[in-house]
Amino acid sequence: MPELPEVQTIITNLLNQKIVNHKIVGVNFYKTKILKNCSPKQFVDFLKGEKILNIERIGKYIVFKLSNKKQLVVHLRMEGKLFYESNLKQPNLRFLMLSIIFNNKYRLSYYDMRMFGTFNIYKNDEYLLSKEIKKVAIDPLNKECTGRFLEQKCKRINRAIKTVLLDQSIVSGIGNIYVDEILFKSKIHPLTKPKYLKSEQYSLIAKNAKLVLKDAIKHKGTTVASYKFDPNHTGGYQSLLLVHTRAGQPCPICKTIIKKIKVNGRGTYFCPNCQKQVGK
DNA sequence: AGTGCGACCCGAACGC
DNA sequence: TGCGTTCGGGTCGCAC
Repeated sequence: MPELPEVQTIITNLLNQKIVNHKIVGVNFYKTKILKNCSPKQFVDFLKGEKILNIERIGKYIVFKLSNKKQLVVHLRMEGKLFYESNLKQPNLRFLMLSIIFNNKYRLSYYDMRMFGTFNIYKNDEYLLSKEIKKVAIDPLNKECTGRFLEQKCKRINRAIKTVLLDQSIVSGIGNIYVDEILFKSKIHPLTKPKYLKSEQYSLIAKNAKLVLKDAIKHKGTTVASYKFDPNHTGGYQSLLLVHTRAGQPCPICKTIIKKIKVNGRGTYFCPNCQKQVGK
């Protein structure tokens, strides 16, 4: 699912396809459920005549920086896909929710099987004050995200460490796939309470979070189930996953069988031998 | 305030 | 084969 590496891959891919600096001439709507803070008419009026100047990432949010200081903030949730494609091509109407049409015969189409994604529009820099963006913490690629930073933020929280790392207001960008990988590499049981973790373990989490996410970006993310960043390409990280989706297979370190449990309702994979739980 | 959990949504995977 | 059921996943909002 789109976590930080997938979102970054999508942004890089759109920029590489030269999506910037084309005038928006209209929007085709197929389903409008994803528009959260405006009507379809307001959405078109807002975009028409503007250009995308740049695309940035805040946690898992995609921020389209438009002309006239406008922003379009998109969250893909689980299944959202953004494809920049020729407007001469017939769109696949299955799962298509809207297309933003440019004056160069290209369009930016949003596909979403689950219809969970969100689109919000903002004038000036008010998006930074919006409820959605305001709560997003720094992400692990930020050099300020150190073991000490994580320890300070986490140590008083009485939840499983996995749940804490998935909380976007503590640290952003990590989702259910990479959190399992980060905890495996750090040899920490996902149910461990933060108060039982030593400073060195927080440093390990910080180090491995950077490692895993950077490596995943390098491989253009993970393609699980239906997730693709581009209709013609798939991410390559799925073959590098050490524990996630590998229940029943031997641990790559010690050969113990990988176990699957639920942590706060989330499917969770770990090695019972490498990741022993301390405290309870 | 902190925490847990259902809701949102529906295709895919699973079970009978 | 075909039907019905369950699952999943990011985030919000409600209940405790």
